[in-house]
Amino acid sequence: MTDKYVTENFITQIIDADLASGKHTDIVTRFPPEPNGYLHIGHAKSICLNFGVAADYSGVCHLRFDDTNPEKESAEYAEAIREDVKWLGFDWGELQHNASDYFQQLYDYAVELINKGLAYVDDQSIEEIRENRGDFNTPGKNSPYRERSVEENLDLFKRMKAGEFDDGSKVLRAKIDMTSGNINMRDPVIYRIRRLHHIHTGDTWCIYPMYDFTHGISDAIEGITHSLCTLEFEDHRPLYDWYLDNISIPNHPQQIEFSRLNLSFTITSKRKLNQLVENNVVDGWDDPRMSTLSGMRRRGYPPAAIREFIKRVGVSKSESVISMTVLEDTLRSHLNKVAPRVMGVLRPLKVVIENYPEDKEEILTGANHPQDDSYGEREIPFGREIYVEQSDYKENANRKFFRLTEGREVRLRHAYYITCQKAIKNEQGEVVELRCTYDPESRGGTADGRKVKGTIHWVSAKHAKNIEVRLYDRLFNHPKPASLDNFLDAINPDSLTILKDALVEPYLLEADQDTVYQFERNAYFKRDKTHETDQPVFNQVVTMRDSWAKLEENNQ
RNA sequence: UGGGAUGUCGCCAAGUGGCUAAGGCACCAGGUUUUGAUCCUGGCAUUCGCAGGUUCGAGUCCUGCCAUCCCAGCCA
Repeated sequence: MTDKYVTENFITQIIDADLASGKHTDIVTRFPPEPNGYLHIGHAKSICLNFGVAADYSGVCHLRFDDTNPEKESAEYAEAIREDVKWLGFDWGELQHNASDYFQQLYDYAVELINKGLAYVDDQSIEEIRENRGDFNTPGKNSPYRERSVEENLDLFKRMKAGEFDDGSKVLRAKIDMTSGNINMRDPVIYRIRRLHHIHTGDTWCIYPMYDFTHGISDAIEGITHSLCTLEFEDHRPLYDWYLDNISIPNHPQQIEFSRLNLSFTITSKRKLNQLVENNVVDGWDDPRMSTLSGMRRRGYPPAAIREFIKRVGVSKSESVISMTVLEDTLRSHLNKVAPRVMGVLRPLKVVIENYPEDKEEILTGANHPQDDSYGEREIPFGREIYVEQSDYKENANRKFFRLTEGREVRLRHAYYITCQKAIKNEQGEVVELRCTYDPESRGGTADGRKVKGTIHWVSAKHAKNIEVRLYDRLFNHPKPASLDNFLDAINPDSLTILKDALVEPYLLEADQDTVYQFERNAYFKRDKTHETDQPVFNQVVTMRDSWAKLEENNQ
């Protein structure tokens, strides 16, 4: 229906009003990550919102690296972030900025505040500042250095910049109100001294501006109209406004806060994701089970599906946990439309068709998409020995089981009807082979009016290709792992299943390796990036809906 | 205990005082089907955190209460 990125929400209503009133004629937003880690699904919400709103209103969205704390930032992270945003399908064009691009202007605005008597250099130690800030119930105490003269402050601040003082020995603070109920307003720090190499400015600066001071001014410099951020910054808005109201800058962007995206059974905290990597719980930042965008990319989640997911979830101010089923459904409905079909047997069970000639082979054809002829068809080799899924045979099956059991006839997809005659077991009593017969008249899967309820997938023993398949389940057993004392206790030990004996029709390896395929009746799969061995590896993107499994479960 | 915010179906989320409280996911019941997939049909909140009040009329306004989240970095 609509091709918009964002559905109507309280933010678009504000924008509509601003456009209607003439406050703005063009919309400018920004996505402002700090380059100190990898992006995850939570960031996808911010990216889709900021870039999406801009696109929907024919405006622009800047990519701005909030690089004011050299301690944790790296160029590698910045590059990874750019890659993820691009992969998600957004383009900032020429509009890439760094907060550090504005260091000189920021410094000048700080001087302006000093000149207005609204900022002062504080010599208190970090402990003293903390102590004098007070707490929720206790108003703060003014710093003994709060009433320094403008001249002295100017001189001291200049010397801070010149590197005359040790790291941490002085800070520049805004002179606001040490008794404010909003602790952010109790004379917040504007500049701190840090002798660290910066990814963009190198060693030019030894003083670095704080987030609150930098962010609003950067927004204003870039002409941002709506500065969208998450709920935890609500308390910072008065400060954001204070800075802009007290310096001579014409623009005053509006900060609007929305709730973060939380996904059930997953974690989206940089620190915790890092623990998963450090403790080798996962394969790395791009492990297909990770909530990182790089993990989802490797897993095979199409970016269009992630965009659709974010759109479905909506934007509001209430704290929420989106259930995983919403993501899965979005993935499935997208993939159902675009994924070519193929047959792959994950856990093979050999079938010998006794009445099929020993030396005969046939090339059958199958549609690549049941609802879309434009996907064409492919050739599928068939022979006397095939493999079917182990779960498609059951020893003492009731009438509801539409698959193989002795005496029952099923349809081989795109091929013949076969009837199971006998199951052969090994010494342990496990079924290792099925003896079947086929109906030569049923080629193509159609025969007379016989009612064959089941259709199963298969692969020719002689022609099948062996691949490794990795099945994924949720990484955590708990819907809100982050709420636990130790989220590592909720790790699902069975989140990864590796199947090395999977067999697929040869077509899969001849076709495009970058697309997601549906292994009919199984799941969607995408080739993994690894080429460690000769054996191709495929990651399970998401399973198919399985009402049979649900039925069985409900009967227990 | 101070400041800021949020509470509409199991999970999201429309609703901006006036016909029977959108929609999606989940769930349930049917139908179609060469994927037990897809698709289609139907069901699923006498009620909007609770209690009062204003009004001809309230999820929407007022008052009080309750619950949850965020804030005491020289992090962002």
